[in-house]
Amino acid sequence: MLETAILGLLHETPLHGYELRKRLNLVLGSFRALSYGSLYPALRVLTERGLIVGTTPAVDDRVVGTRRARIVYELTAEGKEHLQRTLASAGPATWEDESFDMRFALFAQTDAETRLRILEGRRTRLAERLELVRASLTRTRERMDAYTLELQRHGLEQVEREVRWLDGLIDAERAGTSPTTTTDADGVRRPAADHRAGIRADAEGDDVAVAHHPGKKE
Amino acid sequence: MLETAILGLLHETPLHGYELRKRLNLVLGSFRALSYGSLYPALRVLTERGLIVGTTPAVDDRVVGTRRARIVYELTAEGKEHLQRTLASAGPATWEDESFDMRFALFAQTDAETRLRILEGRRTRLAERLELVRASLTRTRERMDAYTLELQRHGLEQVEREVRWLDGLIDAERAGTSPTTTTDADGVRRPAADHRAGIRADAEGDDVAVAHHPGKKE
DNA sequence: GCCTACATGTAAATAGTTACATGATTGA
DNA sequence: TCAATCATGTAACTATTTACATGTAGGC
Repeated sequence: MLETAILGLLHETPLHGYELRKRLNLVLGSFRALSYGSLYPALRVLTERGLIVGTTPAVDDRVVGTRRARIVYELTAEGKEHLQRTLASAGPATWEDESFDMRFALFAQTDAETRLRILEGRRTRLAERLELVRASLTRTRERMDAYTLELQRHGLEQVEREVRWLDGLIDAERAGTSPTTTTDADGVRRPAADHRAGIRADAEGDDVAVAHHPGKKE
Repeated sequence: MLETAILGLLHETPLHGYELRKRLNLVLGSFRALSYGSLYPALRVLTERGLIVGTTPAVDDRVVGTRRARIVYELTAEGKEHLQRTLASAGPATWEDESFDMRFALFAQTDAETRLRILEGRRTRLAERLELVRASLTRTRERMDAYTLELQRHGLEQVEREVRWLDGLIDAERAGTSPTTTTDADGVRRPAADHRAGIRADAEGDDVAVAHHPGKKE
């Protein structure tokens, strides 16, 4: 998972560990901090497997006022191949919480068919979750205290919102439009996919249907 | 973390492992599955530490058609004491992603002051996150592809929503009203705290202010 | 002179999962 | 009789964090 993330970032541009970590924390991992204790060993393993190579810039290339010698990593031919194979896969593991965000962040390097399969798989997964929570909420409502109930309700709401977000993205994918951003006069960027999601979210009685987008079984 | 969750659930009512797992998966852990491989060892450790005791119901007590002998766990005096000490704490660890939901689910057993401190700490934590992402979004906007951008935007939106949710809860706590649910005619339960959050969310230009609720530094 | 940010790494500890092993009871 | 659910547990593995160790460079 972390390895794919590293390969995906390095595919865009070669980077050194420190910078890689910062980008990883922002783009992937949903904001949470990744420690050097996991990053550097991962870089070593990937190097040993021949998927990346690290090069220290020659001393002559270092400008005055340069920092400590950095090891810039980039993909090897095998690395690129391996990444492409990984990005073409779309099994259950791809649409779980832990990996979905990362796979989505690499959608620009993923083919359209795989993108759609992952989005639909994710949607089905979340819909299953909704059913479970809703069922338990009606069954055990009276046994739960107000706080637990409120936590459940809020969780349910967040998942429903994500399902509608996915619906917008799936529609956009089917229509062949990537979530291109259109910049407003005030500088606020509003992705095209969000407009749909917003409209859907506002519509009264537009309940999140569990079986709307079936999603393939693996 | 898991240990506190177990103690918290057992404080409400004695349970056996299998049932404990189901409740843990629903109430805490935000829907994700906890395996027996972590639950049973945890129960053993807690027993060894004298915080819980497991009792197998006597054979005479088993009704006809009973299942396999279950080991029902309950808190010892030390266990109750330990839980109370844990629930009275409100350090940074309590408002991180991994533990906040669990601590919130146990709010009914937590004193009002600690509840407020945790909610405010959580709010400050999320506000920090918003600042970071917003800053990076304005700095590196042009370098990111449409999908990464859309992921960031959606993440930002979800966090903003959670901040408003917290605002509603904090207001309710200050007013002394627990998030009591009021049942509508259509059977839809709408917590009191949600009304506020909903109103706030709808208000135009009501931006999520970073420093609105200061939150104490530990 | 000291603090912060940059930069790379290791060892130990933590927290959990997966896969396995066992067995009882219920309902189709 | 066979699958599903209930019920408890272990061993091996995986992923990740925390704490440590080292050193550079810029700004106050």
